[in-house]
Amino acid sequence: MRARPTIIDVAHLAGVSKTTVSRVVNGELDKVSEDTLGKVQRAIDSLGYIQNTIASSLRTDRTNIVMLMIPDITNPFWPEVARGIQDLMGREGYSVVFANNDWIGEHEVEYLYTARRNRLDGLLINPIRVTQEQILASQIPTVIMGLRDGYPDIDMVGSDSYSAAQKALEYLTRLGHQRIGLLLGQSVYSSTHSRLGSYYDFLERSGIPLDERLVVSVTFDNAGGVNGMRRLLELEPHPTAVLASNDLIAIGALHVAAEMGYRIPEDISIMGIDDIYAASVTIPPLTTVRKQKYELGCQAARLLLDRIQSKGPPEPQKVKIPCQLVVRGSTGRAVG
Amino acid sequence: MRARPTIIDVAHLAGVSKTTVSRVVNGELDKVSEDTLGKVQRAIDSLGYIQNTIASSLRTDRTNIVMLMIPDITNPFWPEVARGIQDLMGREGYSVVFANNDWIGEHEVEYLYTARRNRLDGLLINPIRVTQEQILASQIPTVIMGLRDGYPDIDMVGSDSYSAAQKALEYLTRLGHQRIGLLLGQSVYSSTHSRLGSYYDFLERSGIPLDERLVVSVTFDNAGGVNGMRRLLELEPHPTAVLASNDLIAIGALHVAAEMGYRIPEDISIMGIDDIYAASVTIPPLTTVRKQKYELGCQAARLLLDRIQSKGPPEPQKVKIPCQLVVRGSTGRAVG
DNA sequence: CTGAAAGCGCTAACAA
DNA sequence: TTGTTAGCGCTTTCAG
Repeated sequence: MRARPTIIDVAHLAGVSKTTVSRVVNGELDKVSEDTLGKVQRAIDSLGYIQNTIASSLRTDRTNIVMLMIPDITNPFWPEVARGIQDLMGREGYSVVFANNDWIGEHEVEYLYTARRNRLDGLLINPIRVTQEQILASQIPTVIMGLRDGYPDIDMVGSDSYSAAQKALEYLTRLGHQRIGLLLGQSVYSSTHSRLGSYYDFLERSGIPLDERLVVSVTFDNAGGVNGMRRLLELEPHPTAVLASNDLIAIGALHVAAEMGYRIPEDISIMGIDDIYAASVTIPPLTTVRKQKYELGCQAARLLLDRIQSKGPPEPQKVKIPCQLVVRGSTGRAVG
Repeated sequence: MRARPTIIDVAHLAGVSKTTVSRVVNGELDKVSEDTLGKVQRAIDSLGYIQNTIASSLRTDRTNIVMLMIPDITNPFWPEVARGIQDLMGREGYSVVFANNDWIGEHEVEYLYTARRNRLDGLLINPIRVTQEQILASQIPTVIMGLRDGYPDIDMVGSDSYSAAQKALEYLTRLGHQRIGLLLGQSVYSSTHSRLGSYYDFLERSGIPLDERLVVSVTFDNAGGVNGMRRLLELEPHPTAVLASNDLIAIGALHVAAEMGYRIPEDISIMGIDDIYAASVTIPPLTTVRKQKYELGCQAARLLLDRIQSKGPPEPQKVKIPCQLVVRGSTGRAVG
């Protein structure tokens, strides 16, 4: 099997210099005459030459690859975000490497290191524990996905979780609910303060007294919803409505409630946040607040591209993506 | 901001040659004395040196990056497969670039080209239209995911869709069903023959006469299920059970049926294939045949690693992963 | 418009 | 055990 042809082979065959071939390959056509262009292209075709981007990366210090680092692609929230990112980045000639950190801080640092070793051009990250300092030290153009404190100097884009929760709570009170349980997703290094803050703020504004027992910390998955909902239903009186930090939790809650014989929404209303696909197929289908996942990915990619190409203002961008209330069957008027 | 230190800077500081540093960085510790090892490591730490894998790739002709090419990461089947792949490849030091071809043959070829330009070390692909010749010509070690004809010389791993369908049909006939509708997922360049063949074979073996109208070609998504199910329910008499090519289709079917007032499974049984997460949260939850998605990813990665590292036999491997019947609530005894 | 020459940072013979 | 040397394939001044 013959070795792959290089730029030199092409140059020889076309009777020109490497430089000229390089110009053709990189589309710098203003610097090449029609004539030589033709010769070079014919040589490329006949040899089946393919540019070696490794070599070119070594010279240019650009790889045209970025990293997407998230907790787990298996969480149904992320694939759509990833699509948004890939569609935009792909259009600009970038490939994207995926990294799952599984909520483990050490993995985060390791992947960051991988990104540096491979001289990746950019990083899109939903951070767990990595600090702004670590990110800045890595020298990699970065966009934080998800609204977080602690990264004032880095571009950031996220769904407006605070107002998502507000929308949910407003909607539930409009239905007459006063005792609203909160299944609060919590990771080890959690920062879901905005949702918790949102809850407190809302109660205060609405003049509803706070009952601490209505707030239950749970894991971000189905099991979290199951366990949390059990605890809420032990309360006397139990909440007439429950808001979960995400749809996975809400669906878990939905199922325990149904199993325990509660009718939904007649006996108890349940809401999620995110609007993943599964939320639309439960029975009753889940009322939720939609996060624009694809859009989130696009915006993140846009910010990253601007940063990589040094377009846009030098100061860090912060973009907040609005959420929409999606009313389905799991919520109804408060009983009594 | 200072330029990144190179292997030469480390060599100077440690008072050794580049070669020695290279050996340390690459863990060839048997070729380095304790003493120099210490010196080099101290130099590396104090300079904050990070290996430039681009440069090393240029020399070694290995990138430690592979490509995963699938139709769409947004299809809930794939994230789990991807996890299996990433977990295994990651452990061996490989990163993985994702590519979505959106069922478009041209994209497939473009991504293949990208993989070559970037000198990726391997390719994991669920092929749409790309031929064995094109893949072999690319010189990239490849594993086909999904059982297909037309790639006799390439490693392949897939769920045993044929027997998955057999299991489903057997189960349904055991419940007394004789008129079984088939919602057959079909892409433009489709190759779901195995599932169709499985259906014909089964009818023949069971002595059930074939009614062509019971086989409906649909797209691989929710909408496919919706449209296909409408057609099946127009039949007189309509089927007492319906098997769909995947869960997305089945869930679509489930919803139309429910909307049209059919009780499930009392009036009609519905089954899917795959066992995606959403299948477990519908009401009734979907009876299905589970494909071991994570396992599939692991096996694919294993084959690719063996191929890359030239372990294992030179002849192409073909591995078939068994499926399991998962009985849930959407199926019941045939009426009448 | 074209080309010569100098590297990018690293690894792999080959010597010592 | 260590170092010398010669590139890997490409881009980028700089001169013509």
